[in-house]
Amino acid sequence: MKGQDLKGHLDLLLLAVVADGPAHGYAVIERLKRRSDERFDLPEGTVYPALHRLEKAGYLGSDWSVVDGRRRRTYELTAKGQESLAERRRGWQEFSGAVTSVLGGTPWTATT
Amino acid sequence: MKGQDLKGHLDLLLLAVVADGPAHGYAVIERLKRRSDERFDLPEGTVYPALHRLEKAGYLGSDWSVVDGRRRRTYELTAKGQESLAERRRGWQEFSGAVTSVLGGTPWTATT
DNA sequence: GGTTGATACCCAGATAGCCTAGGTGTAGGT
DNA sequence: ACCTACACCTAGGCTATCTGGGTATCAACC
Repeated sequence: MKGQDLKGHLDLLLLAVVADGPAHGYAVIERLKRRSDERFDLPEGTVYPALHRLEKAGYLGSDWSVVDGRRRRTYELTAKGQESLAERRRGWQEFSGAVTSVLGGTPWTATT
Repeated sequence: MKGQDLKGHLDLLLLAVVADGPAHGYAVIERLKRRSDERFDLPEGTVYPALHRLEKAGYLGSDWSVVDGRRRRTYELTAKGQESLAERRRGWQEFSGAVTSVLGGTPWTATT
């Protein structure tokens, strides 16, 4: 199906995937695909620049290596990245909660 | 909270709000704010063009009226709009479900 | 009676985020 | 030789949202 607009939540997803254990770009794409049940099949042109941006921002660190003659850049979460991930998770909860509220019509039935 | 990461979900929210009963643009903004517990406070420059777009696409119909000397354009959902809303709701479920499963590792609380 | 704030509408242009479309190179199979 | 999978990269384009401006009515205040 889509694989289209990540609607501003791309960084969250990437950080979450790398948080699961160090990974290189290509593997990040694969993991994302698998863990989303094929729903997020992101093009390389989306993922690579995003990883670079996240590294530059200090959320990820990277190391080059060579496996089977192919060079790899393996990323891992920095401390700052973990903080950011935690915050983005909260942000997502709040956002999706708000959307659900709007969709649900009358959300706050309990209190008030 | 900003509406920045609304990307792609704006139409869904607007249709959902209008589905709750006919409303004019300004009221749509107010409803959205209220129903999201102040989290979605969208600028007019976002909402008005979006409503126009949705009307042009046949999802909304509108009528002009004058209340207290102020002109209003009141929108309501068309049949096509209701269909679209239903589909967008499914789209949101799928999207948010996919994000959740990436974040949690654990997928759908599925009754699938 | 002029200003301010809330209501109510509108649009042009800037900004931002992701994708398209190209490119490089290795390894393994047919 | 050729194709597919692996693995990396970037410039520019596209589209959705926001910024920042504008118009106008009404109520309240000074």
